[in-house]
Amino acid sequence: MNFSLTKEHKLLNSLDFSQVFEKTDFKVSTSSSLILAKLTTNSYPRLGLVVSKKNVGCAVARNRIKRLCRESFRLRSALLPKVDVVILAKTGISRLENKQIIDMLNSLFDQLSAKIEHRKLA
RNA sequence: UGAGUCGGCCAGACAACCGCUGUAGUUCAGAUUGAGCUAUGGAGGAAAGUCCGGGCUCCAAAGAGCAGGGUGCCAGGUAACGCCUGGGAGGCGCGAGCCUACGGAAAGUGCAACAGAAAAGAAACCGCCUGUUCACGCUUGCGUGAAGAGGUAAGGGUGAAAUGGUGCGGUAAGAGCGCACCGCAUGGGUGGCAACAUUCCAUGGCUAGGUAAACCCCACCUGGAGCAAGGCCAAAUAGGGAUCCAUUCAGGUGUGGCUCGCACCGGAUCCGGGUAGGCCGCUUGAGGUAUGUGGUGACACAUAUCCCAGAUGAAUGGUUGUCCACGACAGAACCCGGCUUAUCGGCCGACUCACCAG
RNA sequence: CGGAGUGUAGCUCAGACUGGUAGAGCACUGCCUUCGGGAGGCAGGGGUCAUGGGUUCAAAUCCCUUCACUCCGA
Repeated sequence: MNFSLTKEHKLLNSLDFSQVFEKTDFKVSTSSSLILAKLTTNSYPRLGLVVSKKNVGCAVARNRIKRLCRESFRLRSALLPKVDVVILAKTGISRLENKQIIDMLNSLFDQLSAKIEHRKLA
């Protein structure tokens, strides 16, 4: 199994991001984060992060959240369907511990996979 | 031992597994490059605030003047500074030490609410004192009261601030009016590169109150923007761009607020121009470490040695285990030198005070 | 990352350059007016002038520090 995460697996320019924002196929969220997803024709899923200075003021916390999101995505990317994913951080996320954030992201990815499976069956 | 002052250093450690990124080597594909393997590097003392200074880039060369801005005891250090070091003055502390925008108010202008008589080349409100006039009392030349004239800054009261202090003399009452001591100012001498000091000498009787983080004066410094600077390759789209030659006036355009100055406008030759995107700028530097020399010190010089982040939707992480002092503030974005602010604790050195013992 | 600017009553803003009283409109409270409400009139309450220092006799205002917020520049 391949756990690597290179530039191919990231959204690299504003065109990629705006496509996900304008043509969102699926949405899952909690009180401290929101995940948008769009089906693609690539053979692998791709990740984009939006962690603004307004929602997370401290730069150390902002880096921590992005690292945790990338790590969680890296460990699950083989299990995910072929989608472009954008994770948006909300205000309360900087108060959570690392373990809580990882648990939250895992459950969100599970919900997303379940929704996509349900859509395919229907 | 306790309390304290100053300076310096560290910023959890180790291991396993899974990842990210730069460089070098190598293999395979490929010929713009991509993938794998190996080796090796990968956030800070403040990376922060952006408060100063410089490098670098563009504005023709960064030139002149004005305006504007900054600094402000003296000397030195430095690429430079509003920083640092040493010294002076003033203030705080028993002390080690610490703090200070610390030039000029006898160049000029302005300001000082309220209160107070008066707020700046002084002033008479109460008070004190001396004459004059009037009234009253009588002890018949004195007392009291009123009016008006003059002297007086000792006392009261106001205020943040009221024009040397204490004592003696002096006077109608007073006053640097005079004297002694203290303070102050000016000139000279002496010490010091200087700021400044002065138990030295002379002079002045005190004139010159506060505010310059009010305008201002003096001395020194200062062109403007900023790596999203700027340069190169180049889809889309749109009509000019580069080089060479010539050059008078006016006008216009081109950068900072203005003026001067400077460049361009004409002709000839040649073709690409430049938004998305990519590349360069991008890390070898006023560099680090060690030793020696000079200097009180900041620092400088010499020799040896080392290469120590360079991302770009943006890397330096996650999980588990062990140990301890149980981990604060916090994340590079062109690069340096400072300042300021945030901060868990720990270690080392020098010194001061108090107590005890010797 | 770089560059500008703003914090004053519950809200929107004056006052700051040139230092001495903190003001205006809307909102709020009470009274008058009306059968009652609205409108109108009269009176009143409400301010760490974002924070901490400094200059000054005296600071919203002058100077420095810190903290928020807003707007520009691929």
